[in-house]
Parts: sequence; C-alpha cells; structure tokens
Amino acid sequence: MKELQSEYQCAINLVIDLIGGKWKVLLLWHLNEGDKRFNELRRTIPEITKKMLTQQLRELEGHGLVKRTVFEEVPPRVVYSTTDFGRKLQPVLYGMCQWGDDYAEKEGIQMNSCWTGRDFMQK
Amino acid sequence: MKELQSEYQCAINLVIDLIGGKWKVLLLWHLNEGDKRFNELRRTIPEITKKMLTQQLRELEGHGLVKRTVFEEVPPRVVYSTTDFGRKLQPVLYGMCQWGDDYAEKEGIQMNSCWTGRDFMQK
DNA sequence: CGGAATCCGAACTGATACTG
DNA sequence: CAGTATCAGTTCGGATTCCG
Repeated sequence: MKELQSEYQCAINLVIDLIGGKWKVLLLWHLNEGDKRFNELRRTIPEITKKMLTQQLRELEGHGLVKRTVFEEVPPRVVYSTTDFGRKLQPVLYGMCQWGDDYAEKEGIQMNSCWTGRDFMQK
Repeated sequence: MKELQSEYQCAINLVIDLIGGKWKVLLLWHLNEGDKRFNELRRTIPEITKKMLTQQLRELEGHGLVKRTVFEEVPPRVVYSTTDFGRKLQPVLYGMCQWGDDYAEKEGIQMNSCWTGRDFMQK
C-alpha cells in the first residue's frame, strides 16, 4: 500500500498521491453515482483486472476516501461506497469531466455512453 | 510521446491521459502562476529531472495545453506558458488543491511554502 | 462472489554524461 | 541556458492460478 509522505511542498502533490494513477479517479467517479459491489465495478470498468481493482480500492479505503462494507452472507457480498470526504471531491471530478468533454469536442474525439460533466449540469 | 485514443468511454479517461502522471498537474499549476523558463521550473520543482521536465512539457505542448516559445538569443531563452485551453483547467486545479489542503489538515499532514487553494481564495 | 498469490514484461523514472 | 542520449533501476500493470 502506497504510503503518504509526512510532509508535502504543495497540496497538488498530496492530491496526486491520493488519487493519481490510472484508476482511482475513475473509481471515485463511478462510486459517486452510487454504492457498488465488486463485480458491479468490474462490469462498469471492463478493462480493469481483479487485481488492480482490489489494489486500488484498498488504497482508496486506506486513505479514507472509500468505505468497504462486508455482508457476512453466502455468497459473500461486499459493497463499496465513497466516504463523506471522498464525496467532497465530486465537484472537482465534474469539473475535470467537463473540461475533458470540451477537449474531446474541440479535437473531434468521440465520447461514448458514460456520464459526462455536461450531462450532470443539465440535471 | 503519449498518443491519445481516438475514442473514449468516459471523459475522465481522457483527462487522465491528458494530465495524468506524476508531474503534469504540478507543471500546469505552476505555469498558471505565470510564464516560466526551463530552469525556472526546475528551481520551482527541484525533484524533477531535466529529462522528465522536458518530456512532460513536450507532451503538454503536443496536447495543446502548454505553449513553448523560443527566443533566438545567445544564451537561448525558452519560455513556457499555459494555452487558453490549459488555463481553463485552473478552477479544477484550485479545487484539487483545496481538497488536498482539507485532507492535510484533517490528517495532520504538514504543508509547506507552496501556494494552496486556500491562499487563492483569500485573495 | 470476492478476493489472494505469483510471475513476468512493459512502462516509467532517475543518474549521468554530453551538446549547440 | 536548455536541452539529448544512454543506461539502469523500480514500479506498474496484466495474466494466470488458486481459495473460502
């Protein structure tokens, strides 16, 4: 598990350590839509492997951005959700998505089927 | 140079390709303070090597987020600045910084000497 | 269902030396 | 000053197998 430094020069560096990498922002984004189970997340993000999904979720959990709830049933059920603090990142994520949409439009990049910042703003 | 895909499922993925990694957000952040020369950026971010600085700046330039201006002088002078589109990310970066600050405060992580979202909001 | 453990190549990053 | 080039280390990420 990636350990945070005890001291940072700039908040941006801390943010990169917390949500940097290929998957975390995407996971937070989808978990902000609502709580999700492990295999539900796998279906939502088909490109991610089980290993990476587990790993990234554990790091998010360890840093207090995601909550993991285990229901002691058979078959087992595990539900992931964002914490209050993780949810505070929502506006930033929407801003990122909007900006990404603008870029895609400007550059003629095709965007599919996923919620976009623009969708959100229309609600 | 990292090539973008021709199609994305989610804007978030595009954003990650554009500004993901260890350095790009940090560079955009500092360039938003004002135009900077190569060695000026190195002093601002002492941990970055020349190689990575060049590489990341070139990618940002290639994606249209940063502009590189060469003054044909001796000694050479090269100035980097954000493009209009790169600057559109400013509010998002400030949001990230603010969130990072909150996290640092909550967790008792020390933050030094760099501009923070909070500083910005007080202006 | 929701993982853990292992292996391995690819990608990222850094150190160092050199250059117009 | 503003880079290139080369080499080497480390980490990341994916494939596969196994498990309660």
